[in-house]
Amino acid sequence: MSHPEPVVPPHPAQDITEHVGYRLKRSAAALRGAMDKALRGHGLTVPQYACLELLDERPGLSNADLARGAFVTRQSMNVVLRGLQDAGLIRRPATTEHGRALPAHLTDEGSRRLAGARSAVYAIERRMVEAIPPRRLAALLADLDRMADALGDESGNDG
Amino acid sequence: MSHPEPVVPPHPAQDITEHVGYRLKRSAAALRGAMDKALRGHGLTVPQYACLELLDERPGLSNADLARGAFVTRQSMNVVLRGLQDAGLIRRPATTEHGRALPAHLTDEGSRRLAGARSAVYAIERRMVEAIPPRRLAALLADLDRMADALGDESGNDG
DNA sequence: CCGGGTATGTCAAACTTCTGACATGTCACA
DNA sequence: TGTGACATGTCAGAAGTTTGACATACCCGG
Repeated sequence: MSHPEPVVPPHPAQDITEHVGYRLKRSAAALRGAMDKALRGHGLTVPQYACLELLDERPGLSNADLARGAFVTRQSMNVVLRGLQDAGLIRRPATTEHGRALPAHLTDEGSRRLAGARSAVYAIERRMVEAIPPRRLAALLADLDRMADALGDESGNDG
Repeated sequence: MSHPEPVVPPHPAQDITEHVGYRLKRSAAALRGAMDKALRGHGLTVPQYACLELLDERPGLSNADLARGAFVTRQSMNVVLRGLQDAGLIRRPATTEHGRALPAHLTDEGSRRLAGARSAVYAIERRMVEAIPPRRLAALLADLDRMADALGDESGNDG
């Protein structure tokens, strides 16, 4: 009747909210919500902002590169890129000489918009960081990374 | 030309991947991907599983309660509930005496499906937990919670 | 008794993202 | 040379999620 294996929990927990997965989801949802709200005033969505930020740091990334960096599929990122391109925030060559990847770059307008949005996003990040003991920040970053690595990190994206 | 405010970052970082927000997103994406894959074999989506888990712990939760617990809108959860109801995994009264909220309950079949899916999800959670030093687990959970609280946690859901 | 305020369930439309598929381009290697 | 493996960009359709709106139902204070 009952399951043969006793279903041993990953760690002692009174209820679901004690699970790492639940907390992770909660924090990520809170972050997403805060960013959505903050970016709306700048006329950007979260994936759009992520895309601009990536391109600012490493100009010339391809659609596939950006998709990996933003944890979405190539197809989704392609939609985002078209939007940014139509808005004049990035530019992409129509063709390329060597491969198939089209390197994207921020336009001046894109840089300006990013600068404005960045301060809003950084304010959010600062709120998060200030909420945790400074001594634990490095460990937190490391543990988040370890967890992602442990799950393969292929993110299930693309196929 | 350049921005008047120097845009002070929340904490020293060489590149974007050092930011808490990025790591959080990465871990959450990895978890989501792993759960998606694991649950597919059980014929459940992540929101469906979350819903069943919540109902197992606290039978009688309403659609709105479940939406809050799963960090989605009422409307999204409503779709999920209909799916689970059609699949015979939960039941909900058509009407109620006192309020407007309709209390949902797992069916026997729902409990069975949950038990099966749970072991798959717990295996994922165990992989995550085992990737971090045991001594830091409690601190990690606390810090994730602190961050969510710091962002208001209203998640931006509903309106 | 009645009013605003709040919470809930639900409908409809728009948007976002994913799955599946295909053509193109490069590279390693026989 | 050419062939298989792999990565990229893109199209089309499906699925999931959100925004916006509305009616209903309780609660509290006048």
